[in-house]
Amino acid sequence: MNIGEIARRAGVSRSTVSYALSGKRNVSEETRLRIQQVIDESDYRPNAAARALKEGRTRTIGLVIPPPARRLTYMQLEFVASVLEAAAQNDLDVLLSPSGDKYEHAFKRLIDGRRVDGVILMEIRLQDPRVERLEKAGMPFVTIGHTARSDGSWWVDVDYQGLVGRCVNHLADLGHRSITLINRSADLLASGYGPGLRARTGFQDAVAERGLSGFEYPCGDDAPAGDGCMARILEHHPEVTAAVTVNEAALPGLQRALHRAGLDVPRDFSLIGVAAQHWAEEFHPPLTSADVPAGEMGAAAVRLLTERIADPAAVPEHLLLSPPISLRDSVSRARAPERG
Amino acid sequence: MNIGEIARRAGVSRSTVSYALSGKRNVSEETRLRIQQVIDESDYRPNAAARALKEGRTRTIGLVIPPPARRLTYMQLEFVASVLEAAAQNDLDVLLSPSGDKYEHAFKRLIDGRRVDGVILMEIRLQDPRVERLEKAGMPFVTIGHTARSDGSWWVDVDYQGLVGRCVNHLADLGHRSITLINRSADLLASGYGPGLRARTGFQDAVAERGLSGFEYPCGDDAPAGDGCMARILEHHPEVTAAVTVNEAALPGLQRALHRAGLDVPRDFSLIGVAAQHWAEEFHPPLTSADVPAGEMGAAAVRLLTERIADPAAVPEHLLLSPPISLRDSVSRARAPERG
DNA sequence: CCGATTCGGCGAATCGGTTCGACAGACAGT
DNA sequence: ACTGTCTGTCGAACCGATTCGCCGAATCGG
Repeated sequence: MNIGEIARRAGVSRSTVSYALSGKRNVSEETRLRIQQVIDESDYRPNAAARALKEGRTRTIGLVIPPPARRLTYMQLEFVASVLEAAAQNDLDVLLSPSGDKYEHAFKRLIDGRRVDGVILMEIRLQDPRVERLEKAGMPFVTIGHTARSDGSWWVDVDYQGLVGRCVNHLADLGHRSITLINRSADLLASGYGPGLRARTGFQDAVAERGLSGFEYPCGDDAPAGDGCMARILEHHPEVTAAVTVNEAALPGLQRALHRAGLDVPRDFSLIGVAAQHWAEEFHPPLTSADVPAGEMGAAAVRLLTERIADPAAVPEHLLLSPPISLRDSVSRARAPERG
Repeated sequence: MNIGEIARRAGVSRSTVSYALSGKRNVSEETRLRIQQVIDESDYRPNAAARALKEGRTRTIGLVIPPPARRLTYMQLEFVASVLEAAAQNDLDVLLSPSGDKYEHAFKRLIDGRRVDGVILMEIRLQDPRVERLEKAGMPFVTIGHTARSDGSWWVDVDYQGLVGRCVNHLADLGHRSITLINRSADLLASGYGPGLRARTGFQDAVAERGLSGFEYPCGDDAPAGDGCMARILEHHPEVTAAVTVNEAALPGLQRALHRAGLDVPRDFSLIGVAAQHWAEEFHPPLTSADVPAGEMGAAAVRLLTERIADPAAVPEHLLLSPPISLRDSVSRARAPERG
């Protein structure tokens, strides 16, 4: 069932059918209706490949996700969902492509085969070879997170540096003098993962400014890692009364270790962080946190990408989101430590 | 940069370039090398749309996921990851398409536009209109879970009925006399969600056979729902000493409610379930469960789908997985209830 | 009443690959 | 020497859309 068959049945030429559907030229009301009727009867849909070939675009975007071997965080999952949603609203399809060495081939196909009109790149590094590849290939893209040289490129990011700073200030205001930052994994930081590094900077700056003592701990993205990490913190630095975390996946583990040590949140230990709203609310007790608007970010990324696709020469845009801290129940005024 | 340009630079015809690349006809070693050299210099990749148009296939599969508004469970996430992995290994791309009323349009594009060679359908119902649509469109597909009439179709599923039955038997062997099944949400069950309904059947059959008293509770897919559900169970049926759950996302909430009621797992209350291995292991205490091999399922689904695409007339295959119950620490011998 | 304009529609070219049939030249068999 | 086979290559058709240029008929203004 192709456009020629429709044309034959409606007694018109193929071009007329095409114009009737696209509306790019006038077609008489009468023939338009006849064509529409034939199409309805034969549930015809234009072949996507043929259209893509002629138009030079696929109406598909690529979404490059972190290596699937490492489980996605809820934040990332929410982001993926919102990209799907926004794409659907714009009549775009989404080609999912995992990143990582194993999937090098898939990435190449994505770019060189022109299977997509543009790409959204998740979890990028300060230096990211994929960014250079995309630039070289002339493929429009938007990154989640930004590289070291952030001007002149298109991205959406969360202001980890500022947020972590605000968290530190909030704790300082409540009298905490000795706090810790629970960051993402050491591997990720070593590979130049921006959010982690900017969280570090924000933490160090704010700690210095407020005259606190602060310790940073890297932590893997799951509960056991969180458990072990918090256990180490309590052992090495019993004077610590609060933690700032940018590692939502570790939260259940942190909680477990605190519980085992007989510490209650927030009575004996305050916890504050940057996390997906859902995650913060499901935490027990509900986590005081800057709720990362992952949904909003997905929509913004798609919007930016479509803009860039429509006009590749447009001036680069970016978005640095800085959500407010939602006060919930995991933070309290510092008390003199009764342990140590 | 297209095949014509490569041909021009190599001083041969376009067809020769094509044959040199595909190997479908002999090309002399000499010209093959010359062509390869030109290609290397100009980093040429065949245009995917043109190839798809001529070949009549896209080398892309569609993965229809549950509505993204509802968060995916870790089991589903693991499944998606394994589909991506298996697809990449077969040099296939994956087009992600959300299901649900809002995304009707995306589903239509997927099928009618022939954007994909086949589809993997997640979370299907006993009666599923999407299955009929795919059949009518002549689009090869494999479902995760099976419809009411399961013969003659292609699917991969977990034997919820048998697994839940085995869980019940395990509890009965340990002396539990009064147990509950914590199922998926009432909505999902009402819409004819197979795994939930088969879990119910397995539960009822085994409970009857062993002469236990059993109660089934539906439960939403998140921690708060689990909390509320377990609270209700403890209130309505204080005699219950164990729960079988097929709702992994509710687990943290179940635990929380038990803890609040002063009940320790497994000392005072046994918990057994069907869950992703990762989820069972991270649970505290580690959950005795039938570990759903989501990764294996993804690979199997892709394998079945490629078979079906290659030979649409092949006899339908399906796979009913029945993983063993891994004994961990969340189940104990029943003791006389001290509460109630 | 005639030339200009508008309208609706048609035919053909095009996108970038794949593939079929043809064909020249080398070589073997009789 | 003549026929037959094999090898390497080429030209052209084709997949199914979009789009440009063109043309006949109807309409309009002077």
